[in-house]
Amino acid sequence: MSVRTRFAPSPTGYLHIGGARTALFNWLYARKHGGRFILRIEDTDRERSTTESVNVILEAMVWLGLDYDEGPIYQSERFPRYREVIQQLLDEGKAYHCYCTKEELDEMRQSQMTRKEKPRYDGRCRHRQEPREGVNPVVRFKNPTDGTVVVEDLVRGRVVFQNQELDDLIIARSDGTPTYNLTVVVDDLDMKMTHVIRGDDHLNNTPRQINIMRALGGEPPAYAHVPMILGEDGARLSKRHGAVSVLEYRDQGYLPEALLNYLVRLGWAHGDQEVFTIDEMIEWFDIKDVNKSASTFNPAKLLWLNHHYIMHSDPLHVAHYLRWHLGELGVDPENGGPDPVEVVKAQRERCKTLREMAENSLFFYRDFDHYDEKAAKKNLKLAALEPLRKLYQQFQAIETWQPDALHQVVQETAESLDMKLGKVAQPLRVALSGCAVSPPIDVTLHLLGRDKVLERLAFAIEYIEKNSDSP
RNA sequence: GUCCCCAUCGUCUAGUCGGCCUAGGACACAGCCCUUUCAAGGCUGCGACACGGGUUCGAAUCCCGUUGGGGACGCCA
Repeated sequence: MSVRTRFAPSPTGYLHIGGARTALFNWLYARKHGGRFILRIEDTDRERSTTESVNVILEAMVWLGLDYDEGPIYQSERFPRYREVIQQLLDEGKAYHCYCTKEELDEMRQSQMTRKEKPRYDGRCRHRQEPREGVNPVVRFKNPTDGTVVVEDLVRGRVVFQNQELDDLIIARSDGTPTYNLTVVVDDLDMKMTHVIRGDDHLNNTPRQINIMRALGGEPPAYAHVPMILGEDGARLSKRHGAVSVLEYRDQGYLPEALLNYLVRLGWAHGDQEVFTIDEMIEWFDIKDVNKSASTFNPAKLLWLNHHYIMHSDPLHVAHYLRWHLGELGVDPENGGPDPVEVVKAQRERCKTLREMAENSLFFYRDFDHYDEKAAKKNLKLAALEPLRKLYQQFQAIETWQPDALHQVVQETAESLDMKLGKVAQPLRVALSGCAVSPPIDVTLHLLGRDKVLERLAFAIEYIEKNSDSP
């Protein structure tokens, strides 16, 4: 039987880090086994589901490169099918109408809590014959009252649940719409899923779902419950831990492969290897090797991986993303300035994100409106006047505008003035970039081009002359 | 509270059937080297088997308990 996995988010917000990892694991497993990966949108809760969220999730999937073979399948379009199944269960006596009011249920739970019991529906409507006036009933599944349900989980191992612990869950709301535990079962069966890989938080739902599947005469798929991702305080990862949305990471300048690489190593390892190409992940990933324990999201390591990918990927590839970020900052490299590929080569060691690279490379594409205060104070002072003037002349005269030759000019200028190289290069750097940090000075000169260099040097010389009170 | 799950450096983890573990790697952190800025790079250091009982010639690895953490207990998914 060929492998079929799915990612089934509910569109009530963005695609978050945890969801992305679940999607990745499902995707990897399907790809590894030559199976199919299905995207299903669980939008049965029409109150909370939005098309906006659907779009954001789809956008994130595309950005991550997690392509799906089927879908997106919308549960909201399958209501007739769910209704049919609910009716079938009703007809077969495997489900029943419940007329309990919310107040009644609240009261029941309250008293169970005070008796230190697990709050659960006591099945009081199981044998009700007559409808109750003025109450639209929900439909409840008649869960077995004794025996056990065994989940042979691919990551947890064998987990046994007592049916006594389970109650008769609602499978249709009073307005007739189906609930999660019903739709997920119907779909996993209808769509012939072979492996359900999902978050740990669903482990407790699994025995209920298996019971419904059996009532429907279906065979449950293999389950794999992957551990949760926690925030640095040990609580479940959420917004208050900082960025949790996949698209937020895109916007902050992360490469999708870096995020994927980080995520695959959360709860899974292949010896001591830290960096994986997608092909390596597909080759070595196995759901059976996933850890049981929850892991803490570590932004610093993600950042390191991102930087690693920026430094070691093909500059052409990285430049593609840099262009996007430059665009976000209102710069179109097509309108002049250095080729972004060259900027990547010049900047990659010192920029951990593409956003940072774009910001720190802005001076190549447009004039800055002021110097960094500290940098100017330290470097653009009287002592820099002579070297800068001399450099101006040299740059005017030089024939080949290439890094080697430019480096030589700076070097010789320093020597001729009997100054250390830094004393010449650093003021020059501030004059050109506006701040104290830039790529090596020869590379910066080369990328900026002679015209801009002369223009900014002239401006800096003038600036020093005007502010020459300080020694 | 009840049920379920989990437990190796601060973090992610390696740890094949218990002996090769005086517990390895990576991130972070500290120091040194390199250096025209910032980086990158190189080297060194810091640092863990939660605790208590067993089983065994021998346990991070198996069993039990304790403690700690997480999850579930919705007409949410």
